[in-house]
Amino acid sequence: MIPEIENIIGKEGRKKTWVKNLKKNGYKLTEQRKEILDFLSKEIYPRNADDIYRELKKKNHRIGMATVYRTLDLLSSLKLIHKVNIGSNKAFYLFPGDTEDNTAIYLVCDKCGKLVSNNKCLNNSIKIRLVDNAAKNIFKNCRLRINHFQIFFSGLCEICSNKHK
Amino acid sequence: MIPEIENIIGKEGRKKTWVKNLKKNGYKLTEQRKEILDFLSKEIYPRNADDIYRELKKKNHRIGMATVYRTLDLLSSLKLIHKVNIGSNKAFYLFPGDTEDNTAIYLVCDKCGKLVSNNKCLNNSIKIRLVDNAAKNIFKNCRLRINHFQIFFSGLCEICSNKHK
DNA sequence: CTGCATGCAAACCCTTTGCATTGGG
DNA sequence: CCCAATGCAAAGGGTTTGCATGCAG
Repeated sequence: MIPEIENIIGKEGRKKTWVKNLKKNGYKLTEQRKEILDFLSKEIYPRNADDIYRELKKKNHRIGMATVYRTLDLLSSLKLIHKVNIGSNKAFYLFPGDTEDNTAIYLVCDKCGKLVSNNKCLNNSIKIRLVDNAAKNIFKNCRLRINHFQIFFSGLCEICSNKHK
Repeated sequence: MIPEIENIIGKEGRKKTWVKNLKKNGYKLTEQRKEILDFLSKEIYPRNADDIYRELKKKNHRIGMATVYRTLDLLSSLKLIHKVNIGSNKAFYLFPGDTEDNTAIYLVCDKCGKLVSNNKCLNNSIKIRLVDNAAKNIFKNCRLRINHFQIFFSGLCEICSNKHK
């Protein structure tokens, strides 16, 4: 499928699911909730509460910070989005399906101290394999149901490795 | 070696390292810093700034919240402890690596903040599987030869999970 | 119409900062 | 002695709450 089309269908599908879910659970589809769903479906990152609030204000929508937080909490409680608290004091919000993005992975060189790669550069198969294996084992052995992770790997990067020879 | 003895040596060793490091870097060994180092060396969890402050107050030590934060920041900057921000808005503080090879896995509960398990409690098969998979993939994709790792997982522990129901 | 959802402002929690004072080296 | 380190209180960010008003169903 052509990526663009898939994307649009994906987004629209996601929004429809959200709306259906809200109604099913007896919540009203207010103007503000529509705007927030619209914004979230655009997959603009990062997106914490303040990002959303400022973006909607910029478009002259009638919105308050409290509503943004309340809506995000509501969507979280319905498991339609995933609240992630990692690395800073600000929570950000992801799609629950995007589990691999629910992690922060940093690769750092021991020698030059440079960040070889972070989340964005790592391909998903690494993350998924890592997370799946870990989560299953950890739940089985330690009874912890994993929500977030932060992973630092360090070692020798390619440049320093070549210098070494 | 008898566990108790090993433990005392471990703790004392850690404290000595800290004190040496402070002096080496020209920082004063004040009464407050001593108390905080004492507390940290006891490996009581959880231990965020407020835990430390309240514990020392309870013992009638002269201490202010600002000092606790400033000391924790100082120790972090000297890499003597590791500040972790995950799962909640409260930072907590761990040893940078409980093993000599600087590889560590920490499991923390999002809700109660308790350390569910650290390196010592995790069985090796989890660690090996996790890290082997990751290391191979990361070398292939990012050309980083992994030497060390630090992994923080957070989620819902068994106790909080049961309370929730 | 009814009561859930909203905006606003104030409250809250955790953390940082400014400032006069203290005490370690 | 001197300046780094402290306690206190106030300010700072992010988030939540109380309350009168608004609007979806």
